[in-house]
Amino acid sequence: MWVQEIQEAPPPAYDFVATARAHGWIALQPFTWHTDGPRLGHVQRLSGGSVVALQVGEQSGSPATLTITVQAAHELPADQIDAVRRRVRRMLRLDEDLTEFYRMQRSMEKWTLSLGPGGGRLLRCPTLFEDIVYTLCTTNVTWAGTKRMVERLVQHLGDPLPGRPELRAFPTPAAIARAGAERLRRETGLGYRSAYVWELARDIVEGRIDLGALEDPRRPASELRRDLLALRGVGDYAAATILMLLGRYEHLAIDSELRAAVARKYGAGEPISDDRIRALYEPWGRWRYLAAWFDAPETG
DNA sequence: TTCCAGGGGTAGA
DNA sequence: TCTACCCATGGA
Repeated sequence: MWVQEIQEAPPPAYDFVATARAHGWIALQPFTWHTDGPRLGHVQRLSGGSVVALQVGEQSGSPATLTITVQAAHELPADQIDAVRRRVRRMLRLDEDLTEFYRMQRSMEKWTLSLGPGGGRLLRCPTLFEDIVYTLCTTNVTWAGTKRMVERLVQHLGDPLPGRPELRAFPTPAAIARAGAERLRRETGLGYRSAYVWELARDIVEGRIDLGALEDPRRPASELRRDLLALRGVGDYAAATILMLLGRYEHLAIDSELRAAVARKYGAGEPISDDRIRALYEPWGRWRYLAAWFDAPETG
């Protein structure tokens, strides 16, 4: 097994642990979290086809650095090492600028967000495709169900790390498209979501959907939202969640978790309408999602 | 059994 | 735009 360490510089006041643990993605395969270190693990397939296992940890110091330990069956060429760097920067949002959000947080004195210095970044997958499939797997299902569906996707359709078949990457669009909707349904327990995931994968493979166009920072969020809602299986909640994963925080993802959290904090346990939830976070402008996420965090 | 989960599609008004 | 009904699956 070939192993190499890569150093990456996080932005100032970056909180590695808070970023990794900010939401549920860390509990979904092929992510792993190791309390020793601590280290964030992930297995992924690079565009060239190589499967790599990554471990990311933080070295204290000033400034702190992140160490990425890469394992692969064979030595990776320089361009693939660069691809690993870019993917880790995406996953950990190392290039996202939250200065304005932090400034707003300081000026909104009546709000008490559960947010430490350098927090506010929510873990992402190495690719938008994986983020979208994860999101589809959170709709109308318990969190245990989400974990089970994602685990089966990885175990049945993901490419293994050579020599370590227990370590598998998230399946590619091509692998899911090839499997077909029926096999997907049979083996993953995605139920009616199988058709949505399969159609997404097929349309990407056949060039009808270009996910890269959604990652264009020049495009307004309203336009991205319209494109996301055109994907079968993506409604208001999923579109807002995917926009968050794209670094766009304008829209609230109002789901049973947020409704319950807002009811606990502002309604003495009594339900609060979605319109009132929207009105509550309206003052946060283009940072609404983050304000809501860190204002009314999960209790579990 | 029934309900519902980090909802969404569709038909019909 | 709004509502009712349906959608697989599994745990409570």
